[in-house]
Amino acid sequence: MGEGLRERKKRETRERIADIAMGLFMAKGFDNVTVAEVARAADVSVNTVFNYFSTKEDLFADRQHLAVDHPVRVLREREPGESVVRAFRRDVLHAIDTQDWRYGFNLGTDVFARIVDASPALVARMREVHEQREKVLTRALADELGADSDDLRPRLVAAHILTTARLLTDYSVSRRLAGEEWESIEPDLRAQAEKAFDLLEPGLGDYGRRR
Amino acid sequence: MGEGLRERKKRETRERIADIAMGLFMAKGFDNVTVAEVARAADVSVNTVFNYFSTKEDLFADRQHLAVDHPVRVLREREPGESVVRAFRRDVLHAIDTQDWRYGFNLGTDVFARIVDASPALVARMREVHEQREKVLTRALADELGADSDDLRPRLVAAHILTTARLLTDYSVSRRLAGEEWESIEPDLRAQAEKAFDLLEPGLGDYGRRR
DNA sequence: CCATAAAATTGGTGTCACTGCAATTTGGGT
DNA sequence: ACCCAAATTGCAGTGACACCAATTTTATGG
Repeated sequence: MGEGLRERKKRETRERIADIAMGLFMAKGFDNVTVAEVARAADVSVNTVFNYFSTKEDLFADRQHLAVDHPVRVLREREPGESVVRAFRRDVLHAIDTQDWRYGFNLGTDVFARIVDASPALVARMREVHEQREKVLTRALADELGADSDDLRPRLVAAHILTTARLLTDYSVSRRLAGEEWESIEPDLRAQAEKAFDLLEPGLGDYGRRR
Repeated sequence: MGEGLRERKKRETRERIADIAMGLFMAKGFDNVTVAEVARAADVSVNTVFNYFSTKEDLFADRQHLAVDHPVRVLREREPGESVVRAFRRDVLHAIDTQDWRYGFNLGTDVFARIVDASPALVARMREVHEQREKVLTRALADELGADSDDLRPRLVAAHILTTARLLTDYSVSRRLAGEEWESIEPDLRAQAEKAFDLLEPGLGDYGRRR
């Protein structure tokens, strides 16, 4: 019932390829590594690489989809009496406290960012992930609040909240890339987050308040 | 002093390539047309195509960059006493009146949208254009209002306004694609625009008011 | 333990966007 | 007519990815 030999080998191969690829990307930059090179280093054929990862970008993104579902969880787990915007404000502040990687507040995000910034293909991929997040959250919002398909509010609320989160991430990352320590960034980041959500709350304040 | 033979031929060649390419894209879809095919149809070499357009997507986007600068103009030409958000509200409403192509409110936008939607490469390209718009408007805002580089407000305001515009475009386009007539969409679109900007105004209302 | 099905891996061949370069054509100024 | 610079071309790559036909591995029922 557990995991057969077959399943285990598959997982191992997949992980080996992803790990080796990531190592090469970090060492040489995404665009300077060919899939053939990854395959050779992982001791498999190019076809096998494409068997596990449908594009070269997937080789890098892999775990990124995990962050896509996070906003939906925040929405669903908001407290009674709490509006949607407030729930996200709380979550972002909490993410700052815990240096959550889903918002790019963790150590190592700068390395990640440097690689991404150096590759147009990866930049494009990140935009795609962001759009995906927006779509998923929009659906969840419309679902949760029973909006009909003509109502733009779920789309607007999702977009504005995620845009806010994205800009806060950018802010933190850019200061990280400038070589600053987290301790020096954190208080400003917190203040920026408060201000950013203050811009949203007067307009979206009551949206989706529970009960 | 006018335009020499050389310049004229260059312009003609460029236009011929772009026109023929667009014709092929409309007939067969972006992904089903190769650059070699475009070159053959335009009676030039593949290298010449790449001499004028640095990527295949540029062959399709070409005039898209004109829409990038529009928001900056709206910002700069806002009336005295008018806030930034109000200026954009006015511009969007005006664009609905005139079926402006820069917001995708014109006839023919549906054809354009159908081609784009069918091609991942073009969808990615449109995302890029949107981000470009955001960057340009952000710079203009920061510039105009003398914000220091640490101030997130220009970024937030630019992003929220352009997001709003984008969703209104999507709304209009999706109903177009469903086969509806403009006359039946227009009043709803206008109402949606009012509501969308109503969400923004309480928070961003006074930002950048003149004088 | 073995035959055999099913899945994983491979090699090969091809397409297409795009690059770099060297050779050639063409328009403009003298 | 002559020369330079820009425009155009051909040619030879490279790298991501698709498609397909072997071939190897693992799982399974007898």
